[in-house]
Amino acid sequence: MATSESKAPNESKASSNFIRNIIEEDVKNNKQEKVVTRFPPEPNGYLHIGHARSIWLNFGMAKEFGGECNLRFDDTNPEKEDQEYVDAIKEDVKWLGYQWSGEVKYASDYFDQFYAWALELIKAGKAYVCDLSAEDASKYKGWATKPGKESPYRDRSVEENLELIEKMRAGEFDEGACVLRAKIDMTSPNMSLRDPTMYRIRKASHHQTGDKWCIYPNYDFAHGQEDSIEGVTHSICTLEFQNNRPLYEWYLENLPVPSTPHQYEFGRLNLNYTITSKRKLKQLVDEGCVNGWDDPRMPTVSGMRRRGYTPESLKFFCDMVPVSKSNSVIDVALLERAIRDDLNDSAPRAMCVMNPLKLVITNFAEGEVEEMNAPAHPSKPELGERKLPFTREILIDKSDFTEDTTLSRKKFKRLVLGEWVRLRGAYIIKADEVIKDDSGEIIQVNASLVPDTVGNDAPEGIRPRGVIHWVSAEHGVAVEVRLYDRLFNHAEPDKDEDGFMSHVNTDNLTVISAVIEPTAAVCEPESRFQFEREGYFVADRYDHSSEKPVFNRTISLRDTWAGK
RNA sequence: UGGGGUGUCGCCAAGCGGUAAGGCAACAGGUUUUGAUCCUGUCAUGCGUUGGUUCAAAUCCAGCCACCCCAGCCA
Repeated sequence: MATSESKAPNESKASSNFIRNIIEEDVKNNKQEKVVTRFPPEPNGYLHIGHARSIWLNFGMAKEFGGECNLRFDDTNPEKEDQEYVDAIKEDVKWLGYQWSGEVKYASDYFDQFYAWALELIKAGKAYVCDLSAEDASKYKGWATKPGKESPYRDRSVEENLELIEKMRAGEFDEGACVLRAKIDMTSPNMSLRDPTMYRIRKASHHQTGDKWCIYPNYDFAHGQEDSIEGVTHSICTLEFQNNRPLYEWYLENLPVPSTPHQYEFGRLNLNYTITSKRKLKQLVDEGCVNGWDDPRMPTVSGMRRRGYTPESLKFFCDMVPVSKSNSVIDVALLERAIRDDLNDSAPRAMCVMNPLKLVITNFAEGEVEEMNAPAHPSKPELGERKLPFTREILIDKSDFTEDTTLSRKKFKRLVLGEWVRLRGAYIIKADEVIKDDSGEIIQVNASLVPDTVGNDAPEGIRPRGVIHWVSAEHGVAVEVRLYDRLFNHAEPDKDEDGFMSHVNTDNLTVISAVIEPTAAVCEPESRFQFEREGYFVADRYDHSSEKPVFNRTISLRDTWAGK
């Protein structure tokens, strides 16, 4: 009998994760009936790669421990939010492959409850309406090393406070006239405990509640209660909320909430050569640096989708990045690794010539078509085969031919005048002659094929320098190919004093007209391919059609030779 | 000069007193009808720094240094 001690082969390959350790411990100690998490975006922009990681963490942990994860919009600031973002976020979460528990939830679902709780705090003498202007309130707050002063309105009677909050709610005051504050400690070394704001007046229409309210709770007076109402057990957020945790707990302790969630903070994801800030991404959109939030150059979930990233690759990327408490900058190479890994495995192959050069096979009859069979994937026969029409005139890439016969075999593994090369999936050919135009540019290469070399090794004495891709000049289909490059040419664009906008890579998109093998042109939008020897490409989600094919380059193939 | 955090290989990161995991990157080989993939190997006498405790310290103690967050009626 095998020992039960033998190592578990299905052990998760996921990286270390201190959050998982905490949950694991809680589950072991039966701290809760069921693990409940939540992903709580504010609908004020599109989700980016950093959110994808938070989604992965929250939904992933819930799933791993047999629990549930809510999608809850933290919609406490109507001025910055919009239904467009709500819709986009829902779509992104679904596309990533996650299913939230029950209906989508909103902080605004609980506004009535929050108001009732606010009244209770007032009755308990723990909250008051403060008439200080924003500017004065800031002065009273003090500074890090200097304790704050108590507001002159701090000791209003319960009755007066009750009357004032009702008037606030009824819209009798202008925006900014007053706020409701929690009465905690103006001398606390933790700034967030110096009588924090609970409600402020905003006479704006809300995307969910319309004009029902003109006072809105702020983040701190909403988040913990939302978590509690929903029975969230582990409330996972980013590092900058560490200072808010005592306040989060204060509200839970001073309100008759139905459950006690706990907040845990982890380091937000940063990627080099990338920006992960909704505000800054919005600026790129607003200033026309890109064509919208879902532009393929954007690190948004929808942008990456359009670029050709798969949900699997994003999850694989998250698996590779450990969850920790430090502010770290992850190398984009890790992301690129993730998408290449997924697509190498799943994407069917095709040949596409980016910079066509005519090549005539002089010993192949004009008008004749020989149909070659090539596997859709070199190591996955189950993906089937494709037909490649071979004709007298074909197209190869300009960069795959040279007249320079002095280049070593190691340095140039392509077609050299007077030498042989293998045409992928077809014959070995020899370049015999070069034809140039008046300006001296090569416009045609004449070559001869070596008979009987399709699917067979090269005969004695013939050593092809390498393998190049090709497309029949007659059957190839013209396609628009969009070659994307990184959006920023600075590793940490927003850490530089010149500001991130000055580091936008102006050469981040090249649109070319290429020629692709016929069968690959006929495909659905979002079909993914590896164009052999070039990279991974996706049929554009919006612009592609079989009649007018458009492909986006997701990522080039790894090129260990480029440095020469 | 307050409080809350973090400092281990180029980028991440495990480690929790017993003599530095792993991933990515890089480099060197091998296989290859994709210069891809895949495979193999190399890559911290060192853990911000200075002292201390100990037979033994990245791990414990003390001091110092660096970086991040907090002064929204943003989240």
